[in-house]
Amino acid sequence: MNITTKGRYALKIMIDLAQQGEDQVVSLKAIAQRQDISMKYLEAIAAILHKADYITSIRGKNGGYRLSRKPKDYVLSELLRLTEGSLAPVSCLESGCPNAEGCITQPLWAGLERHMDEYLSKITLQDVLDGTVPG
Amino acid sequence: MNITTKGRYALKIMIDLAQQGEDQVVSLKAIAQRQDISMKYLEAIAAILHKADYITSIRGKNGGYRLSRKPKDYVLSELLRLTEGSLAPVSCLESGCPNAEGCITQPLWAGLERHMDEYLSKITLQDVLDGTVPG
DNA sequence: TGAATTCCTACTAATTTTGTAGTAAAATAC
DNA sequence: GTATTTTACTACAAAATTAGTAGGAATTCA
Repeated sequence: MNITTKGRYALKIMIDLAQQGEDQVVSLKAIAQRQDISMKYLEAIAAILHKADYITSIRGKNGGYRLSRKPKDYVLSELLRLTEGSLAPVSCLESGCPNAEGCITQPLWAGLERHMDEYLSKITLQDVLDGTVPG
Repeated sequence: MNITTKGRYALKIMIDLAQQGEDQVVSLKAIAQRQDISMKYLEAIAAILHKADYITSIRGKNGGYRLSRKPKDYVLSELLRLTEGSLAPVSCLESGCPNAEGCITQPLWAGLERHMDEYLSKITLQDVLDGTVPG
């Protein structure tokens, strides 16, 4: 039951970008140094965020990234779903398990996923920045 | 973000034992056949359950396992914690991260774990058997 | 032109998950 | 008291996923 480094580092990228100033262009090199993460690995994660248009890239010298939206407009459930692939605690929830009907445990996993989603859907990047993550 | 087969198969063992009748002694061979899971793998998982006294073993011919308690006395959060090791979505919550104080994301992960725990603490094995898992 | 940076593809290493194999020990049935 | 069935234990192995590297092409700025 783990959020991988992919999801955690993605969040760190978003937080770092926000903290440097919303319209500031920040290079991965700078983020890698501040967060003490391999820059090459961050590249791969930034690619995911960029592809989904969560961050905007500026290529070339003095280039880097910045947030595409305001921090309050990023919802944690979506960010994690993007980087982790899914929030489903068991794969049968995702890929349409043929036995889903008769499966006695299915409601349990579905309920767990729903609860996680409900919690994470209430939290925005801004909340994380402010330290006002709801209990 | 996954519950592994270890946790899922452990639950299947518990469900199977309950369904065969509470005082019935059931061999892993029978469970393996019914649930279509390798018996050798089930052995390893049953060992965990046995060690924690979730199930009682009867060795020798006609031996097997049965539940140690009533189904309503098994709480899902505990069962999953036992087999999965932890419900913490990030390892820094478990092993006392030295940077926990200054970590801006810590409240998010802690909140997520608490929500998962709250949900799973309300559900017993009996609920799963009855199909009355709370929404 | 040179330096800094994103972008892209492929590869590799480490870790975890998911098992398997083999054998010992216990209990029962005969 | 022997054969059979079953759990208990230890060690190993295969597969999958996660995490990270390497190298270079394309882009932009100075």
